[in-house]
Amino acid sequence: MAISMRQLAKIAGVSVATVSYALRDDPRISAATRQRIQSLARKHNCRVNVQARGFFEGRSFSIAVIVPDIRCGFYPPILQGIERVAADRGYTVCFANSYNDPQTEAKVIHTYMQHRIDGLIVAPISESADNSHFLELQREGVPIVVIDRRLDFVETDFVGCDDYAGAFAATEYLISMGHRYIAHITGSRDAWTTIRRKSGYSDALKRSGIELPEGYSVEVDYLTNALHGFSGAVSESVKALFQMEPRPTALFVSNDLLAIEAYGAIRRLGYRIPDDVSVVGFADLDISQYIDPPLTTVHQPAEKMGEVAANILIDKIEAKGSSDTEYRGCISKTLEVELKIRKSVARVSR
Amino acid sequence: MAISMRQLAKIAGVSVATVSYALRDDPRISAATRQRIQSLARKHNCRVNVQARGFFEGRSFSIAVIVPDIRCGFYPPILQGIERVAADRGYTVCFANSYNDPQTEAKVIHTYMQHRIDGLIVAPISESADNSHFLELQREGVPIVVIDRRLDFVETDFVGCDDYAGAFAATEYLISMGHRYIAHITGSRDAWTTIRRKSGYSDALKRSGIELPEGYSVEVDYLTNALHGFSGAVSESVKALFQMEPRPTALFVSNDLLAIEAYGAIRRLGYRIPDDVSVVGFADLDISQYIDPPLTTVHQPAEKMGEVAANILIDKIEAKGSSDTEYRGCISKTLEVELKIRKSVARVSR
DNA sequence: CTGAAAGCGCTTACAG
DNA sequence: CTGAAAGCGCTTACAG
Repeated sequence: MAISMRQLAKIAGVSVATVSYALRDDPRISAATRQRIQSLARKHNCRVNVQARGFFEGRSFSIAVIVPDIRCGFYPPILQGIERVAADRGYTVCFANSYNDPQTEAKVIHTYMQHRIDGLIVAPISESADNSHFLELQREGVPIVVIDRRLDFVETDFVGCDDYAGAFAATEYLISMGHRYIAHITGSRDAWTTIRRKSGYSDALKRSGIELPEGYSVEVDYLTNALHGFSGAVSESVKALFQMEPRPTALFVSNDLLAIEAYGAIRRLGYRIPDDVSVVGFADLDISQYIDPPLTTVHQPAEKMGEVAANILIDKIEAKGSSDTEYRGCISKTLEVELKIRKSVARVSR
Repeated sequence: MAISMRQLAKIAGVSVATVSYALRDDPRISAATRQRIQSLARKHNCRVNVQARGFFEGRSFSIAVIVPDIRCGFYPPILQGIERVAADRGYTVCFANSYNDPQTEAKVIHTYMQHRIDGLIVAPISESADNSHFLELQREGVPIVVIDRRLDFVETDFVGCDDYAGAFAATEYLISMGHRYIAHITGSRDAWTTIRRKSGYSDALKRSGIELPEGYSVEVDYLTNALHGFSGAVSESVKALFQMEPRPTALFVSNDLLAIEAYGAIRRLGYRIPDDVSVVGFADLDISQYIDPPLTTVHQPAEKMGEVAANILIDKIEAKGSSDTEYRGCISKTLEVELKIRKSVARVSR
């Protein structure tokens, strides 16, 4: 059904070169033949073989995206955003999970190198020791945009959220609701965001002159998607927290998945949310508004993150050919977040 | 860094052909040279250019997956399952949303045809009038596996769930809890599953000798991801249902997203779940166990569906070359479902 | 304004 | 057991 350029050339009685030029609107072909060929192409359903063209140009017109675990609610909207702009701009999207495993991540990247992907968007696994696969990719001239958390030892473009401001706002809100004993639970595994959220939290406390005992801020060994195999680590941390003097009246948890785990832990201890303990999360996953009580949390514009990342990436890909001077140098975008007030925080007056 | 076969040939002092054969373990190359070349390949980081190989063979070593909306909780685990087996079996995964729009679906498929994808897994948009793009793809010899709901007018392999049995079990459970007035809400937009679930529901009622007034089964014009823009249609249906005589004591809703909408509608009417109305869903999205009250629903093994679909697809792709007689004829797998009993159903005794 | 020719990096009959 | 050669479907200088 679909025919090749060679066949079309025969039909039109011209050379393949002429067809090629005509189809790409090259001005050196006369308007007359150009139109004739284009209409013949439509008629005979001649679609250029992207594979062949890509092979010639050493690229694939595809971008790749790697995330730790697509089942984790934070990533689908990101992928959505990426896919939409990629499709609009004529790129296909390859997708893979890294399963939070450095070896899988490296293997996937090597596969993509063999496939000559044009660029990569990655939500990297947390705290990986060896990032050499990214360097290899860069050495091949493939642009990389990193999402959510930065990579150690590798300079790339970056799209993230204002973790500091979000954490600051969340903590201030808790303070404004009368809380002073605000504990903080973080995942150790995403160092980059963890650090920023933690300092937003500390600074907000400091600004209100609140000093908290050592141990009010705990780090949990949180590995992957909490929804698929709760670790139990949160449970222990929450228990330890509630044995402190004074007891926390609020928890600022550094991501929604952890917050959901905390809900369970808090209840197992016999406390009610928000009557006995208030909880604020970070992310605003779809699910967060449906849990009981609906979680007050910092909204991250995930879909937007994907769109921005894809646009930056494709700009880079397409600037590569031209002598655009801006091509060098890394772009870094920090998107704004917003506190979504729901039902997991109560006013307190002790 | 990474070198081509040609360069490796020069280094090894053999022809490219020999390198090619050696790298693919062709027995016509002596064990000695084969090993020598393979170790040189490792040393010099010679990776075959999949793009070039694919171009020669007219394929891409990639499979594509198209779903209506990856943000909808049912699809991420499916994608996960597909991606895992694809990676294991040496395929890359291309991903796109159809946004439940026939034109987008067609456009994406045309793009994939140009990219010479080796096969397609698709969760088709509901009730599309024109499926010619699938036929075109098949005419090019590209195998298709359809997931969840079947395609009209196109014969393909299929992986789905036992919708009938699931709906039957859900309804029977409600009956066993003392309910007789069990209404049914379905989405009109996924005709295939809707019909099967509806007949499971009807048959279960019939078997218990329950006859319900006309209008106890309503169809809602449910378009896309309910999580992203509730339509309000459910709200009206629920309202209408609750004005009926006798009033329903239970709702069997044909998917979880609709069930979540129903939760809201029920509450806006001043009823409590499950005290006043019991609700059962279908899908068992991640989110369903976290809503309030946790939803009793029919669990679909989404990740498994993805794995099964990917294996069927890749089997077909790889059988194409061989003279496997089984290559013709469509495979159809129906996976078992399981009722997950949670907290959204109460016993009733009227 | 159009065409002939080389070449992108592989694979595969075909010789030797 | 190994190599020379053609070819997959395009694009791109280079002639004319």
